[in-house]
Amino acid sequence: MVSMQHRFSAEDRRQQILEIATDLFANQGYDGTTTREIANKAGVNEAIIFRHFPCKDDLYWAVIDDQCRAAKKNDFLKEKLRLDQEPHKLFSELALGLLQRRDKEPKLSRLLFFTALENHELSHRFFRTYVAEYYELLADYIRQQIDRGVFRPTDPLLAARSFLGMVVYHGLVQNLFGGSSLHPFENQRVAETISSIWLDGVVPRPHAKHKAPPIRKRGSVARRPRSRQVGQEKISDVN
Amino acid sequence: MVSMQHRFSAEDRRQQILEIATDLFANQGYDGTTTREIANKAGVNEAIIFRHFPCKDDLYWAVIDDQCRAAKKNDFLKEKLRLDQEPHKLFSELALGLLQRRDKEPKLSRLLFFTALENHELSHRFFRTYVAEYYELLADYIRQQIDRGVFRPTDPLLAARSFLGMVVYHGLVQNLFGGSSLHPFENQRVAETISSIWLDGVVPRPHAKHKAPPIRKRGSVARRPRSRQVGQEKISDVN
DNA sequence: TACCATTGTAAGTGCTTACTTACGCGAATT
DNA sequence: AATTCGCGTAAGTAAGCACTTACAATGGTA
Repeated sequence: MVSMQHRFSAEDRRQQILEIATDLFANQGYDGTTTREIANKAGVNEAIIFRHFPCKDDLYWAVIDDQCRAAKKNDFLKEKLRLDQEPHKLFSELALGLLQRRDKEPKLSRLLFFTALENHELSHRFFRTYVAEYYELLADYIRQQIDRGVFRPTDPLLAARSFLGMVVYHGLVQNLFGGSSLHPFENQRVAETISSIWLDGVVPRPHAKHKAPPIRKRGSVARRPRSRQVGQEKISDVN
Repeated sequence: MVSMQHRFSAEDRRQQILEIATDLFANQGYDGTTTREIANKAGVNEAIIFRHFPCKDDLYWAVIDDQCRAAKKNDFLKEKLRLDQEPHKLFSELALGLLQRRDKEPKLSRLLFFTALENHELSHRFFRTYVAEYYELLADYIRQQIDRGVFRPTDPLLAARSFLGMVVYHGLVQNLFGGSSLHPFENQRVAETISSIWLDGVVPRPHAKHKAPPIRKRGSVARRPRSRQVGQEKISDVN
C-alpha cells in the first residue's frame, strides 16, 4: 500500500458514510445515486459501504431514519399550541419555525419528496408516522378554537391543511424550484403575511383588530393598513 | 418471423411510445424507468424507441413538452380572472378547476416533481415557463383588487402563492402521500372551504357578508354559520 | 515481539443499462 | 410482378450497476 493516513473507527466511518449518503440521496434521489459515488466522496473503497450497511436499501432507510430522528428532536409544535396564546403570534411563530427549519435542513424535504415519489407504499407509512402528528395537533387546536368561538366554524382538518399548505408550498417553490434565487423573501415577513391571511383573509374588515374604528361598507376605499402592511412589489420573474 | 399482427405508422408508434413513457416516468421517475421497460410495455423491440427518439433524454423532454402543451390547452385562468366577478365564486371555481385537473391528470404533477427533484437546472426553466404565467396573472389580479380596495393591502405575490399553496398542497397530500384513500374529500367542498379561508380567514367577522347583522365583539360566542358551514369531523387518521 | 481482530484495498462477479448493427418482412408504388 | 421504402426484430456492445472475494495494512494487546 502507498499510504493510509488515518483509520476511522467503525462508528465514525459509518457516520461519515451516512452523512455523505444523505447529501447525495437528497440531491439526486435513490436511483440517481450510486454506491461508488458515495464511496468516492467518502474517499474509501466501495466495499467499505457494504461492510457497514448490508445493501443500498438499508443505507437509504438508515438515512431517512436518521433525518426523521433529527427532525423530531426540534419538535416545537406541542408546547406552542396553547389556547391562551394570541393566535397571530402563535401562527407567525409556527410558520417561521417551519420556514427556518426548511432553510437549515433542505435535505429533509427533498428526501421526503424523493421517497414519496420513488417509493409508493413506504412513503405513505413515512407520511403517517412523521407528518401525522402535526395534523392531529393542529387540527385539534383549531377544533378547540372553533368551539370557543375564536375561530369560525369550518373543517378543522382542511383549515390545518390550508395553513400548512401555504407555508410548505412557499418553501417548496423557494427551495425546490429555485424561487429563492430570483425572489428572496424574508422568512419573518412571509410568516407574518401568511398567518395574517390565514387568520383574517384577504378581504378587508370593517373594523380594526382590537380597537373599533367606524364601520365602513365593504368595497369602499379601505386603504388603511391592517396589522402589518407589506409593500406591493412588481414581479420581475415568477418564482 | 413468427407473426406481425399490426404495423403502426411512424407517428402512431411514436405517440404510443410517448404515452407509455409518460406513464412510467410519472410513476417511477427518469432514473427509475428503463428503455427496455418502455419497449416491453409497448410490445416492441427496444430499438424502436431509438428510431423515434435519439436518446432517453430526448424522450423524457418530449414527454414533458407534451404534457405541458396538453395542460396549457385547458387553461381556464385567463378568462376567469375578471374584476367584475364575485371573488368567492371566482376563487372557488379556480380551486375546483385545479383540483379536478389534478385528479384527472395526476401524471403531470408527478412528472413535475420528479423533474424538479432529479434535474435541477431544467426544473427551474420548466417552472418558469410553465407555472410563471399563473403567478403573474393571479398576482396581477390581486394587485388590482387591492388598488380598488376590495382586497386589503398585502403582498400580491405572497397572497397568490398562499392561495395556490393551499390548493396544490391539498392535492399533493391526497394524491402523492395517499391521503385520498384514508380521507376522501369532495373537491367542491374543499374548493369552497379553501377559498373562503383565503378570502375571509378563520377568525369570524362581526357582520355577515352582504347583509349586516348586529356587531359583536370578536371572541364572543359567534356560532352562527358563515356563508357555508362545513361539519367538523373527527380525524381518524391523519392525511 | 508476536499476535490478531479490525479497517482498509484491488480486482473482480454477474447483471442491467442505454444504445447499435445487421438484417427480415410487408405493403404501396411502378 | 418487381422494386423499393420503411417498420420491425434478433442479437449484439461497452459501460455502469450493486455487491463479493481475497488479501494487505494497521494498531491495540499478550
